[in-house]
Amino acid sequence: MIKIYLFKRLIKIKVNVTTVDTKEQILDVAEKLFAEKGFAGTTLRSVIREAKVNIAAVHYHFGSKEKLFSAVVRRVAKQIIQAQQQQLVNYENREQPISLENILEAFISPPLQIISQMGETGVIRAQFMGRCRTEPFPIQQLAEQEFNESHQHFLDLLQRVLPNQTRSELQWKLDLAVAVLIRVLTQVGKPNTLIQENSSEEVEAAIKRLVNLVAQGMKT
Amino acid sequence: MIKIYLFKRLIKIKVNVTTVDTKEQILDVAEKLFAEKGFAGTTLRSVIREAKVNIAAVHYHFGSKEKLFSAVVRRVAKQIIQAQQQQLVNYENREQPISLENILEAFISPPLQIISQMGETGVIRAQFMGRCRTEPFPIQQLAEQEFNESHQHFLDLLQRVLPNQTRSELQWKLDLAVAVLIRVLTQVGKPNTLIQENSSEEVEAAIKRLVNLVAQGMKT
DNA sequence: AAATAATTAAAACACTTGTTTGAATATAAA
DNA sequence: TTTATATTCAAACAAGTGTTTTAATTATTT
Repeated sequence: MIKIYLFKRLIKIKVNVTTVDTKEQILDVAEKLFAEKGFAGTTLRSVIREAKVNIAAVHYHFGSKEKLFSAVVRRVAKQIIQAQQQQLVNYENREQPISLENILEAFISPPLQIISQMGETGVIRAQFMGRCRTEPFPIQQLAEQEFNESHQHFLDLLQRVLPNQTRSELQWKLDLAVAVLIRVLTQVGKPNTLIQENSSEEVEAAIKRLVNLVAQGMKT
Repeated sequence: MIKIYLFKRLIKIKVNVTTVDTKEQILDVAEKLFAEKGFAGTTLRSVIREAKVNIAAVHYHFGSKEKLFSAVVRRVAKQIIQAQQQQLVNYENREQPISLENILEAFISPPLQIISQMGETGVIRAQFMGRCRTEPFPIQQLAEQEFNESHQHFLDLLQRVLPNQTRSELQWKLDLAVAVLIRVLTQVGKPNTLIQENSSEEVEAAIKRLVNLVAQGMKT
């Protein structure tokens, strides 16, 4: 909030809503630090130091450290799931029926595309998603339930194109696919990994490879 | 240490060497808690409480929390790598040349077999290995370097049977294979996963499936 | 049996943790 | 402008952190 006073508080110009700024600032820094250090390894004081807000702001806006984590997860999940559903809609609006590869691409490409679209923030987001999956109980659960509904939807679609496989079989196969996806995400930018530089070409190539790789594994 | 005194300390019978017991006790409990809660989420006081030893014993025997973690990693790595090398030797002592599937089985089966061989301890060990891979820096590094030599050895072997692929390509493929393996390990016993009950039949079946799955991915 | 070394124990150290409080300040509504 | 609400702030709270110290105990060697 920036204010300009003329002749003793005559004019007030609201440039930014302070509240939203504080909340978003906390969310941004929390996402980065949770991604880097994990939930237990991140201290609220390191968050507020980097976000340049008061320590009480965290509890005022979110309630607790755990609820702050949940809030970060929700923001990330919303973005990913929305993009995944959009892709599915695109496929369903065509003539030909949706294929296994189509489903997997709708599942895999959004989190990967975020990386090239959001730049450095995207890499952080990718790492945060990886962390979510490997956090000890009960933190991991907070993340899982946020993705669960969309997850079940994808399982339903897979079931339709692979009717000979049991639900349980599809479940652990999708779970392993996620493990691969997450690993790719968390390794972005490191040497000798699938995505070594953050360019859209390399991301698109990686999507193609991953979709084919996972599709092959799913069929077997 | 149990002692029996007759006529005022005439006889002393040493039943167990206390030192080794304390050290192993700490290592066992530490492995379990690190596996469950991660490095940052595990407190030394929770370790010594469950191990029923004094807090100073940790620093006396290991030096620090980080060195305790390293000691656990070393114990696990030693067991896994030794079993992997043994399998490789078995294959190399035959007439026919070693195949891609042979290499992958030597790599994949030891950590999985530990589960059915060691029972509940094996499951803990599997989860600990999973944790190692996902720990934030610099903890993850402690684990990585312990497996690095063996890892490079396997890469050399893979290079020989897949000469058309670059080292970098093989590297990220093996890395993704490890991601899958680790996921299977950490999910052991949970519903709708590859290994739902801790039996040798199911483990052997899982090894076959995983070897084929990974081999397919490697060739592509 | 005495002397030396290894191990265990209780207590304290200095510091960090998430969370709460109550007053001060800023914003919005009347 | 006054009143009511929302937000920020500094300070404190109680509990927990890894680590160190020093003394007591136990084991080994001479």
